[in-house]
Amino acid sequence: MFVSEYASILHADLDAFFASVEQRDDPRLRGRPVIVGGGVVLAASYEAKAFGVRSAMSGYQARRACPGAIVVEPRFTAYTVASKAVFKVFRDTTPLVEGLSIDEAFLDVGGLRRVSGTPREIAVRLRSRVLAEVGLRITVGIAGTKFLAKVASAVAKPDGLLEVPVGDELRFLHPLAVERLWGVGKVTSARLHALGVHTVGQVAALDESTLISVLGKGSGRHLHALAHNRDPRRVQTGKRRSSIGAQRALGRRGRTPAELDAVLIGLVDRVTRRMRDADRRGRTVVLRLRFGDFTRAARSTTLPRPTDQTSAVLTAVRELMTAASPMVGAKGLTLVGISVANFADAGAAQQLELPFDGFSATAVDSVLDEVRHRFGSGAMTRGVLLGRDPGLSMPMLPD
DNA sequence: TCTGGGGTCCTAGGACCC
DNA sequence: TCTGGGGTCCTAGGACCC
Repeated sequence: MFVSEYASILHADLDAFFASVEQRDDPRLRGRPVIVGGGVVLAASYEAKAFGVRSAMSGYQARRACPGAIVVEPRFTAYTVASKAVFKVFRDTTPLVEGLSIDEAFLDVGGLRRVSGTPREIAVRLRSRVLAEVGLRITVGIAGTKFLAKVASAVAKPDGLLEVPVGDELRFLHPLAVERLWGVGKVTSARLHALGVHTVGQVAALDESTLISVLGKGSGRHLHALAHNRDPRRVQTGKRRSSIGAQRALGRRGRTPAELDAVLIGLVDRVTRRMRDADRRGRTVVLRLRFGDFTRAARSTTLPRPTDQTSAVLTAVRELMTAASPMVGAKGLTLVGISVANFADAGAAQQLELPFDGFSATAVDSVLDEVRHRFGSGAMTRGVLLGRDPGLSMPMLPD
């Protein structure tokens, strides 16, 4: 395991992003509770959060919690423009930027000490630049791992800066509620509470096998590692999204087949246009449905060849919709979405050359360790051994 | 009185192949 | 009459995130 001698990963997270853009652009909204999105809360300003308004809450609940709130329609174009400006400041700070969503990113500033100063100094400058150049407040967490940097920024919000020094990690982490762990949502936290587990420290005290038996292999391992602050993932640049989609809520009234088809055409057109703009072609077409009782279903099909053509995707979507029509007729459709995935350029190999001195279990392990370290534990590896004899090469399968 | 619009990752079963 | 082991790809569903 590689351990940095100092914490050098930044997690930068814009505060109440959509709501802050609205307050920035309309002085009348400043200092007042603002809710973005009417049906469901997409974002709430901190003034609204003080009343208990949270994102993903229904608009009705939000207005009841905070009757004085100003509700504004989202302006996605403005958010995209603001996000691009902020990411430009990120990339100006370090080339090692990994975007997580429209409003947050990891920055690895480990190699910049001589040029730019300590991670804390860099973070202070980053925060003031984003405020001065884009007009938005940003919170930064600093730690030795991505996971902990993200936890630190969540704890420091809003408008904060928090560094977890190397050596202090578990002291910081263990008193926190389990909900702070990345990947612990409603279901997982309920399962943990049923075991009497409420803090990260209590998770850390459990055997990995116990966690796996309660949560399954994937999340069990994941949580066990995080509770001990084991997170070998490096900041990864150049990640590309693996699907492109669009969806549309239909309200409660039923739609005629012609209206529904018009919605589908609009969605397919939007998605394929975005695919062509991004120069991506995919094979798997997914139709997502949500019904009157709020249950969901997804139907997918995989085409023989990758495409970005409206007509090809639309044909597939129409077939999926026809096959799903009995379900739709029975339960009433309230949301429809489509997405395209399985891109032709996905899974492209990333190349990494490592010294390999003598064939031994230790040598193989150290190579695999380094691969996991670079690309994350989920990476499938296929390696080629290049010896002094150019004819000697063999596949190394799999991680 | 209800419920956006994007995404990611994991699991499980079945078809199919060597 | 009996019957392995390993793999890929696809579909469907679910948890989670912002």
